[in-house]
Amino acid sequence: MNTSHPLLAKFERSLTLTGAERDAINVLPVRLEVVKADQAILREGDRPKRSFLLVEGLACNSKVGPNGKRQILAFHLPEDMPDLASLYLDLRDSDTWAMTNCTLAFVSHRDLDRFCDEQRRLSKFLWRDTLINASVHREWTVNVGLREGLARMAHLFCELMLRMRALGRAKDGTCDLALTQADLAEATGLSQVHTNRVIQELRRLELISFARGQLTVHDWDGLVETADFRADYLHLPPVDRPESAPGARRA
Amino acid sequence: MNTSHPLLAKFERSLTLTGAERDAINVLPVRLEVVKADQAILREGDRPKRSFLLVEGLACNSKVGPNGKRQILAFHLPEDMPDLASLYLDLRDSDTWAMTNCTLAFVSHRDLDRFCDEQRRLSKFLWRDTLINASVHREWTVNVGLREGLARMAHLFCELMLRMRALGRAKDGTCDLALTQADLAEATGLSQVHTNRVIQELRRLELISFARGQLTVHDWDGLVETADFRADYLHLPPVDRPESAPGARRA
DNA sequence: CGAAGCATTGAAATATATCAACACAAGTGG
DNA sequence: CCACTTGTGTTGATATATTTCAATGCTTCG
Repeated sequence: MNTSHPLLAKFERSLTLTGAERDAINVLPVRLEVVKADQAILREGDRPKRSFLLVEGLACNSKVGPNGKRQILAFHLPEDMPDLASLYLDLRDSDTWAMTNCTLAFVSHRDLDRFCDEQRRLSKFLWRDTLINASVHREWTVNVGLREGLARMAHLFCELMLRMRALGRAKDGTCDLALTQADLAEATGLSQVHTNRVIQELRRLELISFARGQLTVHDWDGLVETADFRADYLHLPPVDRPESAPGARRA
Repeated sequence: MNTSHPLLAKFERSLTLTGAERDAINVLPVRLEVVKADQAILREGDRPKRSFLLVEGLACNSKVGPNGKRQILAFHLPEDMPDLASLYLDLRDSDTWAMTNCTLAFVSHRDLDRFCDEQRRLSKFLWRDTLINASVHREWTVNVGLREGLARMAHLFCELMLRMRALGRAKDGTCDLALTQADLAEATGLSQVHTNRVIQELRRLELISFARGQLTVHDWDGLVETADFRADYLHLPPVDRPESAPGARRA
């Protein structure tokens, strides 16, 4: 088969690779596996001996609280490595779930560790990736900590749209997002009912549409404003076209 | 002067260093600086060219939200490196404040980068440090996202006590913590008034004392229970004495 | 001593949760 | 292809945790 190495796409989205680097990546043994929607990929307490890249699908990181409720801590899109942390942190401290059918590319820690020793530039890029993860976590804490419901949900939509866009998976302010309102509730720390009402309000304000696993942003500037959104924390690679705002602007 | 290298203490708390490693650390140029209480050490938007180790004092990481309110995202205790992320992430995405007078040991990114290339084991340890940071962020999101006020505050006290203890800075369930109730409010996402009431409740339950910058845990097990606290996320080094619980147990 | 920072209190306002029912869509098996 | 079941979205009414406002008391410190 002609399929290129899954890690190649990830690196090449941000870096221009040397021949040696490309070779080193291609030589890294990977094992593709498929996980069905709503299955756990990793559990709190696990001690994985390999990390994986999300090749295709939507996953999330979560923890369960006292009342048995679940808090979603991050959404993982293709080209993310949700469990890179386990490379140097033995014990898993949260769960990882497949929200849709997911294709994963596993790399053993042994191989990955050696890879990092030998490919210093790429190693630093991976380290940086985990740092961005932490940055997103910080912003999420701000989100649940001090934004009210409407802004909180708007903020989440901003983040997801921008990340999907960076992956080339958003067209004209629309992208596929196989999330239910219950999922969004768990990500924002709002109740399911309140989530519903907040989304209705966002629709009423003509900022977004969200239905049947599809998100459309009608008024990016308006959404950004109600969300108090600043994209810095995502540390996204600079966009090709000059304006940084995707989708339509306000009339 | 006879003072040893500030980084030495950090590494040696968790690792047994080889002679070469110790030499490499000792050779790493550091610059000590002092920052007064309530001064900003770093600001969102900064592009630092050096990282620092907190030698002495109490600092925090924070962001300001829409309403101008501040969310504290992490407390930093001695031996922490609050800004290690800037080594591979140019743009600072949050503020760092000195909460007390702080002594900082700065290392230039240039030196630190080379150090990481040459000292692979220590580099991985530093990477791991940033991963633990991310883990703490996740738990904080859970804290504000789905624990109610009382549990939330209790959880914060558990974390701080355990971390102070790991540094050998807690005796008999008591440690110095120069935090005001306003600080705690900003860390938990509660209002100042509610924070006050929650702390009173924790006192009434005879779980803790907290006054004049000093925290005492009277009933560790009780505090852990009301906090729904599990220490895994801190990834603390294994404790010397068998029982992991500090302070007095319930009667 | 006075001033400033910090802790505490009470009362009223509000954002959000909870409960319970219903509508609607999608997928399944007969 | 229909009847059925299940998951998802929606609504209304009520309950509650938490916020806000405003005032007061207590420390600490210069």
